[in-house]
Amino acid sequence: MSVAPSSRPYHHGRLREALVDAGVALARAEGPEAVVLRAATRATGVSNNAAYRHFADRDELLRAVCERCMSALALLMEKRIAAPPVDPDPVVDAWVRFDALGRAYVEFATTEPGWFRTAFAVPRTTHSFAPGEGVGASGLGPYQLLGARLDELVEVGAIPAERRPRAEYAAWSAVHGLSTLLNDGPLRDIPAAERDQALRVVLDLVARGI
Amino acid sequence: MSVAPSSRPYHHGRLREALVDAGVALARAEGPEAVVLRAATRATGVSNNAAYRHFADRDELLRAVCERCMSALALLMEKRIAAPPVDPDPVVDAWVRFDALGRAYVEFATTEPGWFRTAFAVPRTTHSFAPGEGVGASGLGPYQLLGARLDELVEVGAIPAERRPRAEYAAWSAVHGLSTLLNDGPLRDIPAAERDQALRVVLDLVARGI
DNA sequence: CTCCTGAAGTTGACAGTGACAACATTGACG
DNA sequence: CGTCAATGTTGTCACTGTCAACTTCAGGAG
Repeated sequence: MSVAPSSRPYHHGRLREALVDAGVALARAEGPEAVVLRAATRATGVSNNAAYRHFADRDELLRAVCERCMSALALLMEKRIAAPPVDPDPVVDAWVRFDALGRAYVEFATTEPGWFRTAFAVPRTTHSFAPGEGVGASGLGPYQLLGARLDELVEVGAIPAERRPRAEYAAWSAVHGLSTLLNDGPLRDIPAAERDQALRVVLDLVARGI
Repeated sequence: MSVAPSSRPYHHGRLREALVDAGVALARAEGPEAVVLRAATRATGVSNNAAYRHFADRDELLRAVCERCMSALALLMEKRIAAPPVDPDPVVDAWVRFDALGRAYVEFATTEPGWFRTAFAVPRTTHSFAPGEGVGASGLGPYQLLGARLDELVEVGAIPAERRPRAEYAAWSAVHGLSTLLNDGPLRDIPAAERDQALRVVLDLVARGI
């Protein structure tokens, strides 16, 4: 009769979502290796194997967690390019937003290292995110958000059109490389001031070379 | 009496080296996660726990394997800059070697993905390689090899001296980012021709922006 | 030569993990 | 009211890292 029985109901109701939530929390604290079935079920107050009703195996749970992390990255990028001070000159404005996008990427990597590593730890069995997965509020993923900025740079005449094709590869590589070197790699222990310098140098490279 | 007893001698003789060799083989085939104590001891024909006489724990073995992988990267980079056709113009020559270094880095990542991932999978407990570790024949690591190329670019006047400080961060990030995106990341399934285009675009970015 | 000591390797055990099979519960639908 | 399929549980197995206790063996003290 009571709406909420004293003990947990046998059927959880939204176990799948709850497990992904738990996985996201694990990933945030410890990275993708910590996304472990038993830890997720334990955190959800459910038995070891309950997860197998919703995920074929650990990789399938991890994949869902990775997608959430990629979305978190896209969301921060969207947020940071929505805000920046608008300049009367459209060329300056396009550069400011482009710069802000790169900063957002590295900001995410350094402030949420566990999520960042997880976003790119998609199990090898699954190739990449399907369309509509790992996206932000606009429905675009990090790669598409970058493409939109590059398109704008061409539109306002900030860069010549013939340099547009595949420019994503170049900009993305530079910013992604810095992020991983700072996160997992040999740069993980440099002081904060040096990090800022590294970010500046990398963004300068991209702006000058794109 | 006989020099070589029929069954394996109780004392292996060079077990530590043999275990690292086994770990390197595992890393090559499957990446750092596959560097597993029991697999290494099994491959060496020795019991589970024999490794604990030479390594405090799995991380210590993995660290030794990572160092070997980093050395392999350094060795390929050395090899590729030793060979390139020498141009009479020292400026052209410096650019050719610089370009060859970047290509070698990405070549290593794509031809030996397991080793590449392992080289940067140094356990979090150890911060980075001590001096003299992870180096090539010249005694320099990948980072130092890059620095030497940048120094040369300045010396021959190919780039102004005021752009030299921290230029490693920029060049390294671009090439490392491409390597990881091609290896683990969303670019891992693009066709070979597209890979080449991506490499060209990234190297152009670095050459123009450095 | 004998004996002993410590380094190197082995055996046995335990906890944590992913995964499978068989069983229990429950809500929805006839 | 009865059935059944979805959902959750229990039991079990293989594999891993790690610890403790045991065994083998090489080399030096006497």
